Amino acid sequence: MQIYKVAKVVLPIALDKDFDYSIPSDLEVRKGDRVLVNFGGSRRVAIVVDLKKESVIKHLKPLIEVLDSCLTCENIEFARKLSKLYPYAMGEFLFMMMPPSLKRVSRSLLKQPAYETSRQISRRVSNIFIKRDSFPQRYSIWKEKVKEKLKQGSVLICFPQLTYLKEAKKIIDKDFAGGVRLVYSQQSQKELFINWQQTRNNALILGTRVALFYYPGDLNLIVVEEENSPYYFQEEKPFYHLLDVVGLLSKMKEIDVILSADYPALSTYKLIEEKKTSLNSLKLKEGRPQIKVVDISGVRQRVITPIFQELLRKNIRDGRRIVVIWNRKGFGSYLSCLGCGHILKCERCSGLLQVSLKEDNAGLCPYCAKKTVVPKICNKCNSGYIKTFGLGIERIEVILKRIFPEVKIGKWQEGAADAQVILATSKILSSLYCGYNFDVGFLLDADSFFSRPDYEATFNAFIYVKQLSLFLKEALYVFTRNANHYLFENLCGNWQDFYGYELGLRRELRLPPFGNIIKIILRDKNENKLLKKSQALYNRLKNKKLEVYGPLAEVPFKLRGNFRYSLIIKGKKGYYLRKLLKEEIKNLRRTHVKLAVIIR
DNA sequence: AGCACGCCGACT
DNA sequence: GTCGGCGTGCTC
Repeated sequence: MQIYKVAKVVLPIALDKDFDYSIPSDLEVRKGDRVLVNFGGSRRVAIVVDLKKESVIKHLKPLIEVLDSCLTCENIEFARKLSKLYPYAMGEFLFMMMPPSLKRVSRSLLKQPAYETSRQISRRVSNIFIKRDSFPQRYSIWKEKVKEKLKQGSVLICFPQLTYLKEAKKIIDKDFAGGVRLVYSQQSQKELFINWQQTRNNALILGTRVALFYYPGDLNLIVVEEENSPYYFQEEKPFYHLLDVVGLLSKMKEIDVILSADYPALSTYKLIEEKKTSLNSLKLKEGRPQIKVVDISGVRQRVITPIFQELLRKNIRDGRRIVVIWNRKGFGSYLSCLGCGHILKCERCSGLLQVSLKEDNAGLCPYCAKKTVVPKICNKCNSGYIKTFGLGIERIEVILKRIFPEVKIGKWQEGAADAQVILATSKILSSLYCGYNFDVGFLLDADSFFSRPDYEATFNAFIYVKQLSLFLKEALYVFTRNANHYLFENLCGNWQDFYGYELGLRRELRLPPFGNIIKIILRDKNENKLLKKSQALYNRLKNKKLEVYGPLAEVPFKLRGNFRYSLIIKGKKGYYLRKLLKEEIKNLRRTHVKLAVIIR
C-alpha cells in the first residue's frame, strides 16, 4: 500500500517554490527521483524533493512517469542550503548536480539508482592551507592524505582552469595509475554523463569548478588547488565562489578540506588568523627572485623609458631569457580620425576598437570580440585619415625590434621556443603553470592593475606580481608612476605583512571578508528606461535602510547592445540581507529588468 | 523563467 | 478600429 499520495517537485526555473503532484497508484516514487510532469502546459523534467500524504492544493495533476532516481536527499539538502546562501532558486542548483543529458526529457540511461550514504558520526572537520611555491611541491604534501581518504570514499581535486588540470594530471597519474577521472564543463554531454556515472563512488576526481556540483555521495576529501584563483568565481548566472560552496559542502558532509596555493586568498588568510584553518608553510625565505620597483613618475616617455631600455640592454648582453609584460593586446589601443578626431567604437559596445597588425583593417572590440572593418577615410567627416593610436603589445614588439635589431624578439606562443626576449600580455601567467621559466621579467604597467575602481584590485595585483616572480629565476622589474602606493611597500618583503595590512583596511572599510558587497547590474537596450528603473530600485533599497550606492555606469557602459548601470549594497554578512535581496530580485524580474547579482 | 491577460497610446 | 509595449499574475 502506498503511504504517500503527493510528491513535491521542483523545476529548473528561477522560482523559489515547489509544486505538488499526485502519485498514481502504479508509480513508486522516492525523494531525488527524476520525474516527468505536465507544468504550465508542457511536459517537463522535475525532481521530487519531498513526499506527503496530502496537499492543500485542490486539483493536483498526476506525475506522468518516473524517469530514474539520479539524485539523493543529500543533494536536495545541499541545493536548499545553496539557495539560502545565494539569491537563486533551489531548482536551479539542484539541476546543476546532474549531467546535462538528464535535464532533458529522456528515458533513463542510468545503470543504477543513486544511493544514499549513511551519515557518519559527527566529527571535527579539518581545514588546512598548504603554502608552497609550485604544484609539485604542494602535491607532494597532500598526496598521502588523498591516498588515505580514497580507501573509504571519493576524493575531489578542484583546478581553476582546464590547462592547469591537464598538466597536473600528468603528475598525479604516476601515483594513481589509471584511476583518475576528469570532470569539466567543456566535455561533451555524452562524456559528462559517462564520467558522472563512473564517479558515483570510490573515485579520484580531477575537475574544474563544475565538478563540485557533481560530487559523489561518498565524497571524503576536497582539495582546492591554487585556491586564490579568480577563476573560482563564476561570472555568469548563478554567480558563486567555489570556496563558499566548498565550505558549505564540507560542513554539511563533515569532510576535510585542503586548500593549496602559492599564496592564500584573503578570506583564507583571515581563517588562518582566526585559527579556523591551519597553515602548512615553510620557514619564510622570500626574496628569491628579487622584485625591484622602478619609479618612472618623472619620466616623459610613457612605456619605452630610458631606464627600461638600459635594463633590457644589460640583461640581453648578459644572455638572460627575458619576458616583457604589457597588458594591452593588439597593435594599438584605439583608432582615430586625423581630421575630425572621431574615435572608432564597437557598434554594440562602448569599447574603443583595438587594432591588430595581423588582421589587416580589422578593429577588434575588447569587450565582445566583434571584428569591424576599419575604413581608410573617416566616414564621419569624409576627409580625414584613420590612424592608430596607443600602445598594444604588437607595437611594443615593433619598437623593441627597431632598438635591438640583432636580438631575437618574439611574442609569447609564436616565438616562445627560441626568442631571447618574449613579449606577452598579463595573461601569460596562467600558461606559465605548465612549467616555463625565465630569468628576468619586466612588468611595464603595474599601475593598470590597481587603477580600476575595485576594492580587490590591489590585492589581486599583489598576488599577480608575487606569482609572476615565482617563474623568474633572478629578478622582476615592476614599473610604476605611483611608487608610494601601499602595494609596493610590502611587495619585496614578508607576504604576511601585506596580508595583515590589507585585512586591516578591509576591516576598517567593512569590506569582504568582513562584510558583504552586493552588486546588482541592471541592463536594457533603452538607456532612459534603464536609468529610471535603476533609480527606482535605488530608492526602494534606500527606504529599507540599506547602505546603497549608485546608479553607477558599469565598465563598459554599453555591452552587446545593452546599457548597464550598477547598484552597490554594502552590509553585514547575514541572512537578513540575503533574504531581502531575494525579495527585491523577485520584484525586479517581474518588471522584466535584466539583471546580474554578484555577492562577495 | 515563460506565458497569458488586460490596459493604454499610436497609427495604417 | 487594431497592433504592441508593458505591468501583473500564475504555474501544482
